[in-house]
Amino acid sequence: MTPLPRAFFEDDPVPVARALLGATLVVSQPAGILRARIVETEAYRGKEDLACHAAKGRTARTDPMFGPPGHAYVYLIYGMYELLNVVTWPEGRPAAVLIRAVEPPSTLALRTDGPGKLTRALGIGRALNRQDLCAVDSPLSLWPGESVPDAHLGVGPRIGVDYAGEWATRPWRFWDARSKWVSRR
DNA sequence: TAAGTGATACGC
DNA sequence: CGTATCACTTAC
Repeated sequence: MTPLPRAFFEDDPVPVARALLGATLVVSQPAGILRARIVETEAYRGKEDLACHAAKGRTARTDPMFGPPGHAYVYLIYGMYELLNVVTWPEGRPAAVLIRAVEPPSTLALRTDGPGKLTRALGIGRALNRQDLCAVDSPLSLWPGESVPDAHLGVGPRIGVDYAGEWATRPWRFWDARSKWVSRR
């Protein structure tokens, strides 16, 4: 078994966001290893997409999105929450997939039904910004899982990006309709 | 429904 | 420099 290969992330962020549903996020902490199944994602697609941070251009914050695919883009929002993204599209072409919700490891009572909650629960922070997610020995990696069939796929507009005008209506949010861990709102 | 929280980006 | 804004969450 190997992590999802770099080629998986070189694609358009929209199909990658769809395909990431069901994949396993693996967090290797000093304390131990946590595995969580991804159940909700959102695609942020290039400089034209006004909801995408890359619309601001290449800055210190957005730089990871311009880098090689299969790496983490983690940033602080509202002074309190760290959000985890996976960089997609080839180097030089900015795009990312936001991980919005995961199913927590069944043995642990964790709240992972929101992008800020899951990073807090799993101990993911800015220290992991730019981390390669395709390496076997990475502290953070993505592995194949049981995918979500079309019959159980939820699709809708992205959350919290009303400022982006028409771009806010794009159906670039995906979720597993069977999961109780999808974020509310 | 609104406040909390601090890095970021941009204007002066 | 100052300050508006923000891919969220939780408690009124």
